[in-house]
Amino acid sequence: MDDQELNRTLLNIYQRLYTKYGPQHWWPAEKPFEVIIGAILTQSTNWTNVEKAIKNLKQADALKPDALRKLSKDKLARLIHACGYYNVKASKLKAFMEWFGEKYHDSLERLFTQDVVSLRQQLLDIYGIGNETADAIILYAGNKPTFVIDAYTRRIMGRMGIKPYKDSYNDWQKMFMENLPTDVKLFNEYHGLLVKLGKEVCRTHPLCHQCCLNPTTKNTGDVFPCRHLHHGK
DNA sequence: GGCCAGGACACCA
DNA sequence: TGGTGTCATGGC
Repeated sequence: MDDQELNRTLLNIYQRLYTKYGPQHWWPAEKPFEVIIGAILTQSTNWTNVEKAIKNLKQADALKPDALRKLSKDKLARLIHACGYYNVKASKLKAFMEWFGEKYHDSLERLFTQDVVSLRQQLLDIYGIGNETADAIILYAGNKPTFVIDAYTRRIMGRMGIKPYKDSYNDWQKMFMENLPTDVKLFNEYHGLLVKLGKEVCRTHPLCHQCCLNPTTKNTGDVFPCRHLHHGK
């Protein structure tokens, strides 16, 4: 597939998803600071469990940098217990808050008034923040253009036969960003839509042999091999 | 009762 | 650079 075809295909997939599902209003959190917390807590974890953890933090009036720093790690771990990996995640939240206070005095405005490349590198240097979490924070909390690659993205696109030569995070990200216009709203919706598709198809039709997410299904080359996705299109 | 979910990191070769 | 083990709950 040449570049032009890839451009068209990626946009085509986006347009089909948008037509079917509409705007996703991501990230599912009220404020940018909550987006950051959620991005860390949702690592390899169902979002419904993250919601429980965030609710606990709210009730403890601990959903802010200063309060999170003051909590002991054990106490923080207990508050976020429901979202799993609570010990490591407590350490990760702590690490971010220390850095955020020291370097940016808890100011999201200061944090996000810099270019994406520099911001991304700084985030990656923090313990517990890897590629996906960094990009989620930049895009959904900072409202800056970067494309988020997650397990759904790789699986869905992979099933459609669309994948970079090298199966690395950076190559996946490059594939999208070099073949789509640099547009925050587009990047925002695209990722939200891929997750929506991934969740819906997996949950509703886990064994469907025509489902593009079923690993036993042969890739037909169609954009949506799953027949369920053609309804209402 | 088993499987898996919007990862990241340490450790090893 | 790449593969594997670890961290853990809750929903289905």
